[in-house]
Amino acid sequence: MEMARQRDHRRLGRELGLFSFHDEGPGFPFFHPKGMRVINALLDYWRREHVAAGYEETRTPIMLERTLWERSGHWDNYKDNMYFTTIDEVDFAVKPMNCPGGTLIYKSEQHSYRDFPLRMAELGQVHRHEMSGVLHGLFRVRVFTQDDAHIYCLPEQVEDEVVGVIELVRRMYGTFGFDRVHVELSTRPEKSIGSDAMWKTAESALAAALERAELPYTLNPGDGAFYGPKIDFHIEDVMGRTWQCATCQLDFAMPERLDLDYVGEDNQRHRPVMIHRTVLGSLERFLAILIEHYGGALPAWLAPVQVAVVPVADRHIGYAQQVRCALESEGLRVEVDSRSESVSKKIRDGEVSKVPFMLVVGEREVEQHSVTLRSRGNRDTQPLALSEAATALVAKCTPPAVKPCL
RNA sequence: GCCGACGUAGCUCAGAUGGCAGAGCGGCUCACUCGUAAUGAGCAGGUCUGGGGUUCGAUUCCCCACGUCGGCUCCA
Repeated sequence: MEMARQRDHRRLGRELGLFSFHDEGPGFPFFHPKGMRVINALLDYWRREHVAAGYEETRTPIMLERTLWERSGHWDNYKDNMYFTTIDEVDFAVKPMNCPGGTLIYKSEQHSYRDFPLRMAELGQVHRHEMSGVLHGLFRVRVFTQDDAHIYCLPEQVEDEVVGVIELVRRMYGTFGFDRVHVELSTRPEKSIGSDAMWKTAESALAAALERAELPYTLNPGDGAFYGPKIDFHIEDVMGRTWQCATCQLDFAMPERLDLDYVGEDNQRHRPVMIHRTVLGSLERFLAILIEHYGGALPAWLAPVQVAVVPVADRHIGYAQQVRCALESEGLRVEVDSRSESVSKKIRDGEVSKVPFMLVVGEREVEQHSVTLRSRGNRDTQPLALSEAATALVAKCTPPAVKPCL
């Protein structure tokens, strides 16, 4: 219980200077410089993994005309969770989902079956007016960034694509060592669009993909999105509560409603199938899970400060700055603790703020152009030439490898 | 949104039958110039969440709002 409190991402987020919340914006998180460093490191990895998996990245507007949301079905099915405004006497809605905007990109040119599968990712910021009682740190907010993608494909490509999404999710979750992930298949809810036949086909396609991926799952009847059934991945927080992260939703309805088409082999127009999917789910929620999973001690490649340089006395600050420059030019995130505090105090603060590596530099190091390395949570120290240290630290801070291109 | 609890300094928390607001950490200043988990001293910092009410007097009691926490429900 006490341990859970220590690992609570809300506490760690404040203590580590990652993000904050304010009364002026309930459910709207503010990300501080250190928080953005973590997010950007995560996104660098995310982008490399998605390029390797054959995705292109897009971006669509935060706000679009209400008429689009009426056509997509969001007006009828999701209005209560949406924010609206009027500009020049035209009604707009702030997007709660990225799909309708994404389809406008799709529709901006003609598509052939040869284009498929077309995988269009978007790190889309969505706003949802969640009920006040459900807000919960970064786990449940009113604005969040989905690592979204829409895959347009032929009906016969659906299963392969869903298996591909499942594999990408497993691969990326494996990177973080998540072992307590459970999977659900959610079927048609009461409030929904599309025909019974569509839903049956879609539900069995998802089940088939799960079977093929040999992924155990539980059935969650009536919990699908209003436009299609979905596979969800849930991860536990420190309190044992589970949070939905990855999702893979099959959608035959929106292509119909928004009139998407492609030209087939037969030279006729057809409806594409649309798969909506996320891997991390929401960056905010995923970051919260990472913080709790690692108890704030993020792996070096994600740490906001990877290396803290600790000068023994003020006269060593100049050399400490040289060390910082040398390491920064290798792409490392480095800070010099130039406060007039004792070495012990600076080491302690480095440990408390969970910096993976500390380099103490004093008389000896200045003379020898070296550093003394201390790793997080480890009392042992290791003297190294500066150039050796740079090589070693770069190796220890290397982001995960992505799926090799074959 | 519903049920319950809570809201005192940047953070963690004391406090008083209703009578001048407290500590530690953090911040600032000064001294120290230090070799691997807290150097010392001094100073500043508060509309006691906001708005009404009761009262000679409200941070304290009552009402309302907002926010937070726990749960329900809902989701990424």
